[in-house]
Amino acid sequence: MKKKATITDIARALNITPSAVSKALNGHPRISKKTRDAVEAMAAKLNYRPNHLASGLRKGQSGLLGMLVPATEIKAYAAAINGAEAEAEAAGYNVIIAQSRDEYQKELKVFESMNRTQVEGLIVCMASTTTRFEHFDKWEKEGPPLVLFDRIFERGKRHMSVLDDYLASYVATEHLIEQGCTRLAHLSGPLHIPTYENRMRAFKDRLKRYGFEEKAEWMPTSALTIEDGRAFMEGCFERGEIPDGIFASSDYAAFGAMRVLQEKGLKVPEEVAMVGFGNEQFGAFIQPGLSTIDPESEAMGRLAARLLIQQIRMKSSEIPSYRRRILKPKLIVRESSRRNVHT
Amino acid sequence: MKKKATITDIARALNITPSAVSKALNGHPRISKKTRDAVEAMAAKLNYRPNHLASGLRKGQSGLLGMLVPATEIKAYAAAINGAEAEAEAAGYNVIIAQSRDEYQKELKVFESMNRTQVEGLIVCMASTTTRFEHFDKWEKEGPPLVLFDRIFERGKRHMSVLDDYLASYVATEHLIEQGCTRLAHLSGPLHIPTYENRMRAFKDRLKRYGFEEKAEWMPTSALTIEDGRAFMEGCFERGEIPDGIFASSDYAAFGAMRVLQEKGLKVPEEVAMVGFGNEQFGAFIQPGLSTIDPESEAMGRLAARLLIQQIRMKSSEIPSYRRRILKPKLIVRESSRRNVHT
DNA sequence: TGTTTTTGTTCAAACGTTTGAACACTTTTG
DNA sequence: CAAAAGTGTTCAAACGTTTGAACAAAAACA
Repeated sequence: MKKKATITDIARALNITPSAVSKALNGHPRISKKTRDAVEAMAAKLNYRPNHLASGLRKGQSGLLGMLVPATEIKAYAAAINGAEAEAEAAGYNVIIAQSRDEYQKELKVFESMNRTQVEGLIVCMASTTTRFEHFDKWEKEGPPLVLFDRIFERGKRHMSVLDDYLASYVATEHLIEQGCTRLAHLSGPLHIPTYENRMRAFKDRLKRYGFEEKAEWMPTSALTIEDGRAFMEGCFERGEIPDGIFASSDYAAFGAMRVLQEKGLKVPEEVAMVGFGNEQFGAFIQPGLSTIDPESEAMGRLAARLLIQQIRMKSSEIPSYRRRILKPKLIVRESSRRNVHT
Repeated sequence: MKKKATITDIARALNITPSAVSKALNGHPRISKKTRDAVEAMAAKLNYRPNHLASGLRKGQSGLLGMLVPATEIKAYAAAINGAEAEAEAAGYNVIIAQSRDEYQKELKVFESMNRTQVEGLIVCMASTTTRFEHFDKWEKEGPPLVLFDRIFERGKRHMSVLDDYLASYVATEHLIEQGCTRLAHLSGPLHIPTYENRMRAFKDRLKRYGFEEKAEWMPTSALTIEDGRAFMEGCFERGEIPDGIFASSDYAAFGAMRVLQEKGLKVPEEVAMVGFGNEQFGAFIQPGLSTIDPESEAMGRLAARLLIQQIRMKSSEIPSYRRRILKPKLIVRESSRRNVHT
């Protein structure tokens, strides 16, 4: 591991000043083609690599974006990371990933650490347990730009990239109704997160529109794990009331419920139709294949990054009035909800 | 977005020099408790955050580790990232993730970009298409420490963290044999990667040990996608020769093969037993549940990071003779290979 | 009391780069 | 031909922090 070549080394070798080298390398208009070529040749020869720390310090930018997600192994977030990374790379940024594991405390720590690391912007999907928002306010006052994605909160106007959750739920519910379902259930996440609140609202609106019954026991909120899905379904059997269509706000919960149905000998989709949310990988592998909403996460990550970079570039040019990017969800119909095959 | 407080601001407010502040903050022994307390109080009051770029520049370290994986959505790599990140965080490092998408060209570009970003070390799982290693040699000559994980190559001695692939394959094959299989197939990846070569070797060794036949058509190499698994199985049906036990080096390939078997009406595991590799999420969801090898990826990532950080800390203290960490695989038996339920 | 040791702080340089101002020279313009 | 404009380079300061050397004052020793 030798010491790296610096701009000064190049300058010395060419008998010019470091600043000339810097300008040549950065395409300053006043540098002659001759020296520019010479510098480039020498840079290649010495295997020069610019020192990001130094230039970052001087220019007051780190070239780093932070991204906070609940967990990287969840497909939607992995995809969002990919999207954001692609966008960031194109703009010359690197992305630092951190996970909150859906814990508020961990989220706070990540904010701290990101601040220290001098990221130039932060992309955040808040933890499901986050109900206080002081750290966002504080960040907004002192920190670089911040963009929310996926899960958001409405207090204050912020830049964000989200799915049209109302529409997603609308589409999923309509789909179930089209398949002939009339006794509908919706498994929801915590309603303080607008994401889930919007989905619930659309669900209820559809029921009302068609005059279907709205049963509280069929609209439980939970963390939407497999176990939560199982528990819901078992509860239904205990009470002896089984819905004929279920829209779960997570593929995991849908899967849990579906397995219980199968264990009890009910047929999916004939007796109960199911739609999940998230387009998790396993949904295509299980039987019956799980219908689901694809949240277009990659696009979401991409847009979040784009929004963030725009904001960074704007510098301090006035309060850049918040923007949101709203994505259209995509319904993926598989066997778990396809009834009228012959129409 | 106000200007951040610097060490100099603290100094001015306290009427001391910046260097005193720096020393106080870093616990220099010669600083009095009184000023240390005052500095800390003022730092908190001004909401001071150290500038990593500046200290990094001065100390010649960026506090950044690079990690290159084929793809983040593959469970094994997501887990490895988690492991590495946890270890890195404990040591005060941040991790920059990059993906090669299993493309050699992309891998080269990532090496470039990591070098530029001044990472202090690099953790790499090479792309499956990488067959030239000059960039590794070059990095080793000029760059900071590098640790390989998962996929490795044997040229030259390097620090690495890997699974004991021979043992993994040994265990999987023995398991199939225990279940009564005698006509065994193994779906392998490209054999120039030692990972797959080792698994193949163990597989063949087992066959030899038990005197089972070794059929070339039953040991194909491929990219191990679902389609590859399907293609293999369909080939078997065309030739009219069906193995009674299959060990695939990927859960995806195993799944593809299994679906064809089910479509043709063969029972898994009764007629054909199956073991996959990777412990992908879907394996626990499909029916029958897919037996698999858990590669202990999180531990692998953790160890890789630990190895790397050790090496960084060692500085230039002599050629630190390479080390490897070899992990024991874990066989997860699910229904796809469990035959003698009554023993 | 004078000398040595210890303690707490300041000084100054350095890390590698960028950038506006300054300068010298050449070319264009009136 | 003098003034103005343009070109190519150097100068010097700056970004925020760290760190060994230097220094002054206080404490310990003789």
